[in-house]
Amino acid sequence: MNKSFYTRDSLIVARELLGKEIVYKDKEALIVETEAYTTNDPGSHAYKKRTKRNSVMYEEGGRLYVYLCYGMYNLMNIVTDKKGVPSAVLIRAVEPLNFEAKTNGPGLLTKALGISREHNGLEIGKEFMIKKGIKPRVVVQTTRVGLSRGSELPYRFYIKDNPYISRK
DNA sequence: TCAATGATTGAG
DNA sequence: TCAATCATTGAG
Repeated sequence: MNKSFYTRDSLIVARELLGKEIVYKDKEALIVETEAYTTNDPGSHAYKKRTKRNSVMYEEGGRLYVYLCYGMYNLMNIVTDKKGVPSAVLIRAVEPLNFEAKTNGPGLLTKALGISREHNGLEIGKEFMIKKGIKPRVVVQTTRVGLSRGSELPYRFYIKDNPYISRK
């Protein structure tokens, strides 16, 4: 993907990431579910202020933001928008193409791909790449999952009827 | 320092 | 419905 793909509003990027192909080392997977996190979003890590953890969200789009949640799961985000604008897109689920693994949840897909906090801030386009994949038939936009604040915002996108989307 | 908590998951 | 489990955060 071109760098200008990432430097747009996270809602647009979240929508357009669906159906794209992740290539990391020898693994390939299609993105089937995403969530957008924007400025002035009560559910975003960067809602209140900049901290050591969320500082990569303030960088220019086209990087990874990875952090540990609940003490056991690495969640992977793609940083979006221009430098100084804290926003990102959480990758919630992918469809594995050339391997077998459970990937129907944000903590599971990072485990399956081998993504961890060491990848925080990594530039997309080297070891970790995103390529043009398929064109999703039907995209659903709905409310987000698992948040205590800001859960009412319809910032979640997924490919309709895909068996790999999260949430039971 | 220290206690609270969370963009989750799998088991009961 | 609940516990596992720990980096990050904000208060003391």
